[in-house]
Amino acid sequence: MTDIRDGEGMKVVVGISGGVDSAVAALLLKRRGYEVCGLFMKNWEDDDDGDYCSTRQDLIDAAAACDVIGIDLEVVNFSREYKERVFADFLREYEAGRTPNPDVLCNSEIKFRCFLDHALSLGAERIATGHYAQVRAWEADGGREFQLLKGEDGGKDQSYFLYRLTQAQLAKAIFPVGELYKRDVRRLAAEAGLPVAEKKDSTGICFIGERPFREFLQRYLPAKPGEIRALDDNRVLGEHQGLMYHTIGQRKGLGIGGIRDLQDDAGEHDAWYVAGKDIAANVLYVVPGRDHPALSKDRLTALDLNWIAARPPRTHWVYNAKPRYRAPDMPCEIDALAPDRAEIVFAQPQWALAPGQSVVVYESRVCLGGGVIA
RNA sequence: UGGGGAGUCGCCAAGUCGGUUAAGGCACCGGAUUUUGAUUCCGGUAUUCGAGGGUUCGAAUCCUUCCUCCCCAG
Repeated sequence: MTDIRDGEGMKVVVGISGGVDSAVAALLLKRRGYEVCGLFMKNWEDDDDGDYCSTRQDLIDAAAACDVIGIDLEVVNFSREYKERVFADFLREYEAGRTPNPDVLCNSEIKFRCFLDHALSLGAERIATGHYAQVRAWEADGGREFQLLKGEDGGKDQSYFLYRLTQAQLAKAIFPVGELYKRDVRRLAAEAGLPVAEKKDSTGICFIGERPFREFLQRYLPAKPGEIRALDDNRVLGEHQGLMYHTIGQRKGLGIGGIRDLQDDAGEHDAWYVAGKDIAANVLYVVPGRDHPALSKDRLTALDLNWIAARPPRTHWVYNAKPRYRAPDMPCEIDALAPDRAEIVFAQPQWALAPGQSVVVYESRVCLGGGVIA
């Protein structure tokens, strides 16, 4: 596998994050004979001095990895573009009471637009990232068509985050670790002597990193207290600090303690979960118990669609879909489809569908695209 | 002010014919999982039982005084 030298002479720019996956991606491309250049993106500088800024360490790790691989590393800063095209939408969505997935936009707007354009301007023919996903080209009726496939390692598959990519974007993309399992990626890194071989996987919003989320959001969207009410009988159970700090299905942070008449015979008490929001009245509706019927729905409306093949999928055809990242694929069909609106019906009720999250449709290993839950 | 009842962790709440480290749930905190946000999982959380005094080898559990709250009567 590593003997194949299919990249001879082709120039590729690899997005290097400072983690294992992108480092191994670069390593593999180098071995395949590509002319590889690493590129580190710094896209967030709101709190360079804060406790949660790991960018500095990531850059050090990226440089160390590139040094071992034997490639150059360039640093670019797309902070302005990130704020305008990703973060602004993120805040708008939260303000509207939804729960956005900024990393989905980050891919379509930053990594596969700003970064891609920049790489092309440097004379590259392709870009590569450390995503666990695969691209496959095949000859369709009208010419070449690109498919986005799940990563081989089902447990790490990240095609979900890439569903908004287009044919043009996929045509330029290489995902070298997409055909590998995570453990093999780490093994390859260790064998190559990459210092990041055992580095912990990164979490949190891409480029911003992990941090106390409510506290972070509060810096941009100030508190706006209101009532917490029980969906079942409308009684007031507490106070919330802002609807945007809660998402459908969320348990933590409600601060609702024991309530006299809501215990079972054993004196035990269900936890409360967010079941709805009344934006106009600024009321947060909650429900006792994870199994409460109000938390499960078998259909949803998806807006802001993107179909990777540049043609819509079929209606009334059995597909699978993920209504959130890391959810197992659930059988479903598209009940009705318009250019910017799809009605998706699942075979089984889905737990806590959250408006703003993306629903991504698959046919076997092929990611067809998806949209944003209304 | 009379009569009755009750005060155990932030919230519910076991335990009250006295006896090793005061159940459990919710909340909260910490960790694991996770390139969103959630969810989930694991772990932690009252040397103390409204306050003081007393009985006892030993009390949250018995006696007593005080404080607070609730209900009924006024």
